[in-house]
Amino acid sequence: MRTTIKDIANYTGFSVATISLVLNNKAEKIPDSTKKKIKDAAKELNYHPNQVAIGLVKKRTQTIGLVISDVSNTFFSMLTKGVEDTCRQQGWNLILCNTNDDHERELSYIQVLADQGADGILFCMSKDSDKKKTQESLQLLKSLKMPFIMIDRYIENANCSSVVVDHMKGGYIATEYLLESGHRRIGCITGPNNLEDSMERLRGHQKALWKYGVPYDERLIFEGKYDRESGERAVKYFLSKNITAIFSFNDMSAYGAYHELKKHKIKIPNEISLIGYDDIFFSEILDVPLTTVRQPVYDMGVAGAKQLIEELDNKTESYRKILFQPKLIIRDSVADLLHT
Amino acid sequence: MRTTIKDIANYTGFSVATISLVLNNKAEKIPDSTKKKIKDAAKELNYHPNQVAIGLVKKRTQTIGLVISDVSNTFFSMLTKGVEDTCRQQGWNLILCNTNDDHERELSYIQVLADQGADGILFCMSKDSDKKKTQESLQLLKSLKMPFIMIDRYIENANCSSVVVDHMKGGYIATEYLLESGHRRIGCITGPNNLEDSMERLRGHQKALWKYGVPYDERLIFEGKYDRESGERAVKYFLSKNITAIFSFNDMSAYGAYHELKKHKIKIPNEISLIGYDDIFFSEILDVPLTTVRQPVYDMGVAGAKQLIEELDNKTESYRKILFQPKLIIRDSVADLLHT
DNA sequence: CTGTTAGCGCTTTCAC
DNA sequence: GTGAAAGCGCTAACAG
Repeated sequence: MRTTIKDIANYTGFSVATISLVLNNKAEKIPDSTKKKIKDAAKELNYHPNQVAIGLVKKRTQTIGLVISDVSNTFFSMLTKGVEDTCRQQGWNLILCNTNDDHERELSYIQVLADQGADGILFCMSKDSDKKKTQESLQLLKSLKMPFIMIDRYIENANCSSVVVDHMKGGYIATEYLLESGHRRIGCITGPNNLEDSMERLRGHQKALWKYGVPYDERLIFEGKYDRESGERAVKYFLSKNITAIFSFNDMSAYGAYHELKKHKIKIPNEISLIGYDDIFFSEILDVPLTTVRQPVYDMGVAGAKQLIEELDNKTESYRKILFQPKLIIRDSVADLLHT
Repeated sequence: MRTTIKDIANYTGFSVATISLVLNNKAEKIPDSTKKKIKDAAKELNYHPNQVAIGLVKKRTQTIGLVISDVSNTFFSMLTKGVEDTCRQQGWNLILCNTNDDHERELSYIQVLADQGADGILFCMSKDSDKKKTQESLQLLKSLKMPFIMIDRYIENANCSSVVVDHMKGGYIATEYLLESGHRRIGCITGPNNLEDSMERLRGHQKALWKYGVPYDERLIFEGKYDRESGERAVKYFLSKNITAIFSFNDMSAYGAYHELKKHKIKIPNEISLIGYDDIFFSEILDVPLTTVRQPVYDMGVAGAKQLIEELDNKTESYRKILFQPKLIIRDSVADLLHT
């Protein structure tokens, strides 16, 4: 058996209360001599407090849950890394929950985390959540009085902090770069239209077009699904549209586009330029390294974890919206039409 | 406040003991009528047992810890996915621990998991663990009486199950394929020499050479570090060695080699063939899709989690060595010297 | 200065 | 059939 506080009590002759006090540094009126005795005994007996017992009395487990759709997805694994590093550093534990974008599973995880005594949740809402599902999750969280932070999604009046990236800005800078390079007919491969982040990128795209006096042409917008397959389909669709550049709303669909272009012997960037979004590490390795918009995912994980821990520690009720700026990473997949 | 068993007692008029019995289906002599009343009340009051309290009395938290070096590494994120899916399915919780290959952190995590009441650990020992460090970790696990399973590493007499892949076989089939394709001078980019899995692949390589009567030439072996940079260095080293193929002991270093070859305008596979190991999803996307040896990583996670849970449930002491077979994934990076 | 006591929410034994 | 009571390992009033 592990040593308990009782063992120390027996060993030293003091009561468990005294032991508890000195081991938690709450013993102001206790002489250093007995403090020392107790601490020595604790070390000698290799005492490690049972966190389950502490959790029960304090109603605090120093544990947070991370609810994401899929760790094996680069975005989430980077995020998870940031979260885990931060938790670890601050002495918190991390329970990992993969929803596979299944709303039911999401709800069930929230409940499980509450039952396990998690103190808070870092929450990446599943992609298929419409208004109703979103409200359901929010409602459950609220009824459980579970503190949480939304990652990669902002909801008005949700009574929580959120960490998001400025996707409008991202859409804007990517498009601006294309425009500055002389491109005028730009095909977009968006994400699913029900995703706010995709819509934001599109708004940024439109804003840039507008600023440069380029008319917005709906026929140049292809609704993708953030995967390779839709990137391929998009290229086929664009073939007849006389474009000089493609802005893919994530790197994955950019890879699909990349391949399809190669397949049609279309040179990147000479014949068609390509710009992505995410900056997955592979983008750098492609034969034509991909110019893309980087999201500081790891840092978002760190920020989310820090904020949640702070809210938990201070019981503060001041919710923040932590905004990250995307950054254009210029590599070789965009041709400069003006200066060549 | 959440409803407790007491609330149900008050609400129904029965005692907490009775409530507990029927809710845990241990109420043999209790009439269906009161069972029903209690179950209904539980539902009505939305009762969810406090797992922390249960953990304290049962000394069981239905939680396992996963100790890996880095979730953001594809290998581990796939593994984690397999583990998480399995835990979830069996009603277990997963605490994630990233050691960043730091031995001290590894030890500290083991202790933390024990303190948190984790019931068992899925353990991927950090890459820098020499004999002494390995023994230290094993010793700690043992002194904590913490059941565990080793992933991706087998240790004789370790008193635990392990799930590993047959790396010798992997090294063998990759080399055999190269040999069957007519290659005779094959450069190897290994992993660090202190890693057993790299040494195993090398042994497999040697075995294949031997079987085909090709002499083993030490000058064709380059010790890499499983990263891109060492893949690049390896190619520079091989430039003067008159080889027709490179066997890279992981995909990452294969990418490095790939790039360096491109840089030197060496055509893959026409001038030099390249074969990798791992089958990271990106290998398929390369301009010259990479022929490689696939490890069933997700399945390994599933198997590890299943085995651990089973050992935990049955308190069985029969340790198993679960061996996975690697598989050759033939794509376009190896030229057939014989039939062209 | 230190010990006694109650209690966190639950399970389990034993008695009625 | 059901309830009282003890106890899991710990914290935190409160006494003294």
